Amino acid sequence: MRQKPSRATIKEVASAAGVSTQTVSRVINGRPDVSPETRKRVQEVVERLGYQPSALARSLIRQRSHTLGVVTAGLKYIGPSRILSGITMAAEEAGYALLLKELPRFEDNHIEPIFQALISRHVDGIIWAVPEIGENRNWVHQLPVDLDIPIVYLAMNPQENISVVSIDNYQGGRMAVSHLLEQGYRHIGHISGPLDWWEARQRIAAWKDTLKETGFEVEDRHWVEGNWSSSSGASVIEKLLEQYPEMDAIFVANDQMALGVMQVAHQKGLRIPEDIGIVGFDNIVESAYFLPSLTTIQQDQYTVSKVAVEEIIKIIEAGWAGLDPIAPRSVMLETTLIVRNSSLRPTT
Amino acid sequence: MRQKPSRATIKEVASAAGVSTQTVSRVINGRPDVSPETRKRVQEVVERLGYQPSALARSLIRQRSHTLGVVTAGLKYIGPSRILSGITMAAEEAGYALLLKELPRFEDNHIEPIFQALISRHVDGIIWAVPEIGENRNWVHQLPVDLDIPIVYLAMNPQENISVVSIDNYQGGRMAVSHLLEQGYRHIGHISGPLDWWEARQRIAAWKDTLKETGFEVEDRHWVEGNWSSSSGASVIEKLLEQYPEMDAIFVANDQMALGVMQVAHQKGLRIPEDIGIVGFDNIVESAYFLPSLTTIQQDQYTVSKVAVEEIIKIIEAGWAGLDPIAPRSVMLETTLIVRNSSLRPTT
DNA sequence: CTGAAAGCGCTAACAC
DNA sequence: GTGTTAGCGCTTTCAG
Repeated sequence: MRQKPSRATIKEVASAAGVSTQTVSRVINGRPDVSPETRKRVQEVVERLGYQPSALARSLIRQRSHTLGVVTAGLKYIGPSRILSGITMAAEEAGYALLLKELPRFEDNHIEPIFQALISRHVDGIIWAVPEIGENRNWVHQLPVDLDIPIVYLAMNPQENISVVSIDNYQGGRMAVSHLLEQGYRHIGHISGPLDWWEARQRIAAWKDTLKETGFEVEDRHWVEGNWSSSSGASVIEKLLEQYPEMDAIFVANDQMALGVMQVAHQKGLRIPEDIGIVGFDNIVESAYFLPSLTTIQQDQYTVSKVAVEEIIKIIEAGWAGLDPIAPRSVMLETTLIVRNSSLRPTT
Repeated sequence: MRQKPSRATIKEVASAAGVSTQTVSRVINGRPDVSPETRKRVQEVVERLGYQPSALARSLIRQRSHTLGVVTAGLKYIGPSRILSGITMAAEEAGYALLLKELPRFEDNHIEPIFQALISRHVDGIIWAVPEIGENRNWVHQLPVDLDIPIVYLAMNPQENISVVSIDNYQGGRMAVSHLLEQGYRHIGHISGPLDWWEARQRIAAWKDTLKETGFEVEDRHWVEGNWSSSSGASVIEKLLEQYPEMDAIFVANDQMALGVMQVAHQKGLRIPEDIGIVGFDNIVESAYFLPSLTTIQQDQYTVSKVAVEEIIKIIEAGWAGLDPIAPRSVMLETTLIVRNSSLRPTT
């Protein structure tokens, strides 16, 4: 027992208005070649019946769905969800719908079913918003060549022949360390994110390079690896303080770990920024309310998302218009230094 | 110049296998009435061509898309994105795709285009995951009756004839206040969320009721209204301390405001939990690393999402199977008290 | 067991 | 200007 169809069809509108479906089609698509009276009559029927054309049927015939596939992971973390939010806003504005897939784990490499699900629903393009971790990009150049649907990748190392949009983590890291140096700190340690993350590797590289270029030695005992969480920050800082006792400042690879660090510092009676300066990364909302407020590197995820959506739509619509295909390119976006109290070394 | 179709069609598979499209259809749908040899031959061709049936075409003919519409708002905040994450996991498990819409603002009442977009794409059901705020639910009972597509609402006040899944904020609030009372605090203030939020009203009602039932007076000067942010917590606590000087504990309506409160308390030299006990709400990840760690009420957004997805699928599939329609019902989920240091009053 | 015909809701191409 | 025919990719009758 199937319930009655929820929506009016073009056929019903046509017969109610006493015209052919073709004419209805012309009216709802705003084509010029309909007489004003007919148009009016049809529009009234459309209104009265609450007729809504089926995007599905249109997608089938036009071979174009006006839908983007978005693949994400770790939505329960603030970074990925901010990115996603930026994507929804930009897609809405561009008139595209979004089909969402979330990988169960960041490092998930079981991507075929994801692509299949997206492709079987005829998405016009895919935004791969999963950060590059470990081997989770190995497949990028092994995608079937006949998969001629554009993909834009977020948060990964730029590569030939693919489209990438990323925050410039290296530039951000350099800013963080330079700022600490300018404040007069001379023994700057680092707490990195998990080093299988590309972003974490960029940040630690920036720390190393900046120190070396300024003439400082960088030893292995000067840094430790965390896992992005506050708790890891709290536990690894203990080790770092022990193995690098002369340390007077730390560049911490994200704000959450910095929070853990600050907790331990308080417990140990270390004053921030007097005894130890701290700079984080991300500029999460709470960081302005840490004790003391945290100096950090702001990455603007909204811009990343906006650029990614605009990029993929440009590629899609160029293909559709039969223009020359847009060449894949990488876009790196700059970060901003937000100076707060945790790094303002009192001038002695 | 249209590029060649990216995917093989059933027709191509059929002619390559030397059978009718019908037979291919039977094979890919696992129907029994195909001879083993034919089946094998078809499967090989399917494999070789990488054939993937079009979910779009299927949706059209079956009048069933296996797609859920999800409407959310404020994805950049942690609550909504955790909810969404739970929905993606549950939907994936159930074999449903997700079409995502994010309202630009929580209080957005411009919902027609949202429904139109989802309906035109033939979603089988809608999960309305926007919290109830101000007038943003006025339309619930005015939806066109012929919109016979199931909707499950999250985070709203239970109402007749609609399906709702919510955390029991009232029960959570009662637990928070009872805990403070048990700890021996006797002058318990409250910092509420914005009172146009249903969830905030539930929490403040729980605070009032619990105190009154225990025989305490509740005066207007005993509470102030925040806006969920750490900064608002920091600013309203000043006012509250002034107008309620004998206050020895606070139930703060979320963890982020509690963070702001703690910052100010430190500055004023108030010891937590000795001079003032604090209980938050939400159990955000960071709250375990506040100084001191924050006692709070945990709401399990994953369960909410899971229940909501299961509920809507039950409704959808009952309708599809021609069973009696499932009656709309409300589900309220209990919270858990997480005791940490901010509320552990030293026994004198 | 298999195929032919019809059609889901819509639009492109052509007639009139 | 408007209607007719055909068909997007698939599945559901119904013959055989």
